[in-house]
Amino acid sequence: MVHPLYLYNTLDRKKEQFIPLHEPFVGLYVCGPTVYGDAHLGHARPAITFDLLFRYLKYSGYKVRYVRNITDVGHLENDADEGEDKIAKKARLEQLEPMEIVQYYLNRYHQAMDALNVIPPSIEPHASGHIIEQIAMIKEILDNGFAYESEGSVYFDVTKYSQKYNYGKLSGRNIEELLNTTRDLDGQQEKRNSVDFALWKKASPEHIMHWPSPWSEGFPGWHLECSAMSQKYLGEIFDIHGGGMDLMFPHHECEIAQSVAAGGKEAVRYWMHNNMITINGQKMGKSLGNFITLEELFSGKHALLDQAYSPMTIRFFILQAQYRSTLDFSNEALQAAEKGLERLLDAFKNIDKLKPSAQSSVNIKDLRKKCDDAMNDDLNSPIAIAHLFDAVRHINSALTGQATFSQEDIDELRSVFQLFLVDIFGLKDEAKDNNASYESFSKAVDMLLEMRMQAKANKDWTTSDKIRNELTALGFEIKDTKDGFEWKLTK
RNA sequence: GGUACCAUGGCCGAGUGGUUAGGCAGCGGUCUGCAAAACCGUGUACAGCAGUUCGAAUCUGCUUGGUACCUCCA
Repeated sequence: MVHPLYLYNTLDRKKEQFIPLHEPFVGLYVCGPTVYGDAHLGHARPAITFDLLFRYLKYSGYKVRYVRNITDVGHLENDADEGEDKIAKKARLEQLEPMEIVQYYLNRYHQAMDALNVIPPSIEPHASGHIIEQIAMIKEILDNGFAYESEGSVYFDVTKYSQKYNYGKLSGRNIEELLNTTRDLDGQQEKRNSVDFALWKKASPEHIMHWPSPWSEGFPGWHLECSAMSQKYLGEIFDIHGGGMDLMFPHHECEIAQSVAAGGKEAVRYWMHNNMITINGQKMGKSLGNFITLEELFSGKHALLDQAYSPMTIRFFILQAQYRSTLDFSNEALQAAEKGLERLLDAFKNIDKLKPSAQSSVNIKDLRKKCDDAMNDDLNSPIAIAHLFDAVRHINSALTGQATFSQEDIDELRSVFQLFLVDIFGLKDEAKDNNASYESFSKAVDMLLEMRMQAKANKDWTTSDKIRNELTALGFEIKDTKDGFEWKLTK
């Protein structure tokens, strides 16, 4: 391990040194999407935040098992007990099998994640594939007396649980307040108390997704899948559980209660929550109707967008804020991210053009450590990025001959940029990576620009400008340098 | 109403009891056939009020404003 890593643990609301249960192994569980619609900008935040954590833990030498679930059953609309299953509703509207909906949106989710360069998790379990495990867990909770059956459904007895344990410890709520403030919903006669939540729901006749169980033909409650699947793949106690802040209550609170009620142990050692992306200061969310899907961002087709933003711009935009801060969406902010990222990637590329000197005029020896320190402080990516920008200035100075680097320092710069920019932040040059024939056509472009150099040498500005203007019109950006040229594809 | 949290320069966003965050935009300059890029220079920001302190934007209290959760939401 490089330096001690500190992570903010929502359980006690402070940064704690991260010490895995079974070094060098780390178990990481993150709440994944309910696949009933296209992923929006809000989904990118946890995906990228925990991708950053996944990458950083691996770089730090840990062997990480990263589990991110797919919710394909049990997630209800409206209130937690009488609403329609989200997947089933979409299936009914589209006249498709529920699993067709799941597959369709899951494929699209994967495409978006690939575009964002989010590394796939180690295991991506589906809730519907773990009904047996969920039923087993319900039995344990029933046996321990923390749940009751009512008309074919099984509910978690929050009041009973809170006599022995602290329900609300994660979100800072207390049971009396919950009892007084929880709204009365229709159709709750089955429950002893409004705060109780469903572990198993008997399926109504029109409900199309259901499985047999000791209590009824039905389906599992939403909170249960994460408890059951994290236990199955990461063990009764594991290191880190992540997700969006909006899931803290009730979802994560219920997870804690379920694990304790079933096995007597709290499953999670470090709870991490990413903050929301806001739009005009308000949370971006499905129910608010103010969300922008990732595909719309990539294509620019949305009323709020001035232009298209590349997946890497989105990724960089998210990394430029610390994960626990809200991040406000605006065209101005995204355009700034786009320019900033370009500057960073250009400099990385230009390290190869640096000519070594006997010694360096600037000290970059501590760059690696500064970036490490920033990351070890609860994944402070914006600070690490700021340090990289400092190095960019030095690299550019060296390119114009105003600074010098030794061969050793050039190698160190290349190595640090490769490590942080590419391996840890997951930022890459898209034009180059997305085009298999890049090498061939780049040579053709080089050839044209060599001809332009020739024309320039002959002071044939007509030819020289013609080549530049036509390449520009085709989407190339041409830059003249001290003793040659640079180009890149901008679209 | 309860709980958690936030308020930083034109925009986005770090951080800290006394020293430049960083990016984008702007302004001035250098370079260039022109342009672009790059480089150099440039901004006395930390909601308000009171307190603690030698010193606070950073700690404490109050006020104001905002957000999230309490019903599905990343």
